Amino acid sequence: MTPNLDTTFAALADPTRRALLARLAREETTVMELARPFAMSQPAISRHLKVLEEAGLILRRIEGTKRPCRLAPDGVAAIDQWLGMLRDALSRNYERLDEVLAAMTIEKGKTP
Amino acid sequence: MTPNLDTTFAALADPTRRALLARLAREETTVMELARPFAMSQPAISRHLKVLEEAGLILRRIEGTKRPCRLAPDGVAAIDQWLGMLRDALSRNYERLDEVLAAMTIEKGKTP
DNA sequence: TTTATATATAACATAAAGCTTATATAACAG
DNA sequence: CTGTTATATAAGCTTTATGTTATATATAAA
Repeated sequence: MTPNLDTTFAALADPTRRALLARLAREETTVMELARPFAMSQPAISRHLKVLEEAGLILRRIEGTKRPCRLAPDGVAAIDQWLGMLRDALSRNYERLDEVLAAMTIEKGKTP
Repeated sequence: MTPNLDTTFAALADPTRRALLARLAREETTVMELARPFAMSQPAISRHLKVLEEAGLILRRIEGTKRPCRLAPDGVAAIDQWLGMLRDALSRNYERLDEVLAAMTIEKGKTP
């Protein structure tokens, strides 16, 4: 399952799914354990987990009748790579602003 | 407009909106210019821009009848902060894996 | 003032997301 | 084999997203 940016960002847009990830950030956890704290049916949680898996954000093992889930690095990596483009552009803008302010300071001899 | 994680991740989940951001990463651009390359009506683009603005991903000036858009840092910052939690957890997992592999190597006297 | 340009908003159609309950599957326990 | 536990899938409902066309608004230009 190659994560694609649409799926990965969409997966992270849901608060339940972010809460599931936050729980998994602590430790590997089974579906029932993950579901317990939520006021939501087990099928709903299973669906959320499927979305997270397709987004490359979690992995699942098979252990008897249980499916323990843990974090996967792929989704975050994909997102980070894409965000890099925005970060670079933003820092270039910031540098440009710095230059403008510096120029103003020199020209007018006062702190903006 | 304080960006919230739901809105910001959802904003980034759409390929048209990511393309708009990629364009804005290059330079400040007006709505019509942004719309031109897309096989999509101008109102649709205006809507996408509104979503990006509410997500804290862009800012707009008023310049006569034009509304030039540029990147904003807030959305990316919010996302980066949240992703930090996942990154930390993933790197902890990675370290733990390293330990396991190291232990195996010592115990069995062979490279895994 | 009249007309054109840049953008936003409204009304509507369609598709996708997310939830629920009911049911299927598969391993485990007795 | 039979009942139970853990999870997945299906069917159906409701809400939200995204697109379209038509229209409003506001500045600019003639």
